[in-house]
Amino acid sequence: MKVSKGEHTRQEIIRKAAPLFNQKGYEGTALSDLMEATGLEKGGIYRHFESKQELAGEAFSHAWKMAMDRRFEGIDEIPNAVDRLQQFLRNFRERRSGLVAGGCPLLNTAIEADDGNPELRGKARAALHSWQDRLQSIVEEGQQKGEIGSDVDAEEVATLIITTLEGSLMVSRLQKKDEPLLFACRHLEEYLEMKVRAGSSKRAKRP
Amino acid sequence: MKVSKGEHTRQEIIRKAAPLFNQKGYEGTALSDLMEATGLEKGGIYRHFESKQELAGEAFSHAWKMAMDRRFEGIDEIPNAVDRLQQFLRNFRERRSGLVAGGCPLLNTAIEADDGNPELRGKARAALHSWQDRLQSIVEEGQQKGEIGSDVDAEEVATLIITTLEGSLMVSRLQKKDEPLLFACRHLEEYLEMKVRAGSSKRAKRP
DNA sequence: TTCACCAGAGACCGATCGGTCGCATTAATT
DNA sequence: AATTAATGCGACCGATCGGTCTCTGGTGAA
Repeated sequence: MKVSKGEHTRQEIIRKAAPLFNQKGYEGTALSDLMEATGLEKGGIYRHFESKQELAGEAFSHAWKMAMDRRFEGIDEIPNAVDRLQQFLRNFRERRSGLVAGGCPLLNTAIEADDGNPELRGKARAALHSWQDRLQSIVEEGQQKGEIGSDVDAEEVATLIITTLEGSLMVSRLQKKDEPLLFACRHLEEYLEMKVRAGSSKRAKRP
Repeated sequence: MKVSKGEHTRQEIIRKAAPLFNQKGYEGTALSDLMEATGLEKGGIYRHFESKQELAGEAFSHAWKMAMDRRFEGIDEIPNAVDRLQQFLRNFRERRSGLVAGGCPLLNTAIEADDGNPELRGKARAALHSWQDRLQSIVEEGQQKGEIGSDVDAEEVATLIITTLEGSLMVSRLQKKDEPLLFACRHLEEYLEMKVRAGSSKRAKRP
């Protein structure tokens, strides 16, 4: 083995802590919960993290990485930019196994931290920014290759995809049914074909 | 005056507590916060509520009522169903003054409660359901009057509006800028005209 | 004006919070 | 094998948590 025992334990703690923070939130997760989940005593945890805050931050990063990896799985191999976005949508709604339990970490963290906890808030902002950047890059690349109309606003497309998916995720989780997410994905698919893909019929001409 | 002093105090407590719960969440709001905000001692608060839980429930109901009233302002006077939905969108993005601070109560409560706190979760579900019902009724009424195409799925339209708006609200609050909400509203406006309003060009015909 | 009742204060409660630290044990280094 | 460094335990800390209870001052009906 190449990693020290301590480092291995640290990663284990993060792995076990992530679903707790993602489900119960930062405030809602007590050290006693973390102790139970990890099987460690308080001292064993604090050996590896300065504070609950730091652990929560690492847990968020872990959960977010899992989600992003899954959502962008198999994207790079697809040549056409619009097809890549379509695959992203499919991933988002279908590839949900292996994720950290508790729903989208960005959604959870953004809502809890947006009126306090600047540390977690910063992490959520960075996560959102990286996600948006990645989608926006796909659009811009598609525009350079002529696969996407040059009149399309790349930032707007990226933002619209993110907001629509996240909103539907919130409702789907609250109602415990998949329809809202399904509606959102279908709607976005059609939007991509009609308004984004180059040579599409574009908007109905009204002044 | 017609309400007893006690009832008046109770309503004052709810009014003062609502923004706290909406901003800091249920777990994040301590009784000491509520004492400071209301100027009452602990006993003065517990005289009117059985538990923090009950107060949080009342605070949510209050915040939600404020939001719904504002969002549906001036809707009934508009004859055409699609125009009514358009007005709703305008209200959603413009009429934000006078609301309980901390963003959409439904969004905040749904996220915090969806993995625990069944009491608040139930309230959030009911709130979402009432909102969805109201939008769906507008669509269905529009279909009966022939203002909206009969091939439109009323539930889908209502759900799409809600999820798109809520998602953009989350992102707008995290980024502290209005563009995401603006994008979402513009997008929905166009969607209503193109896909919902009767006699519109409808979808581009692809197999 | 009396008097029953309502409203609020604030001391008090046990539980739990996040966090610290000295110590024994275990792993890594030589 | 000997020594050092890394690791985890768990008692302990003060602060704060949500909640209770008794007592008192004020309110409002008779």
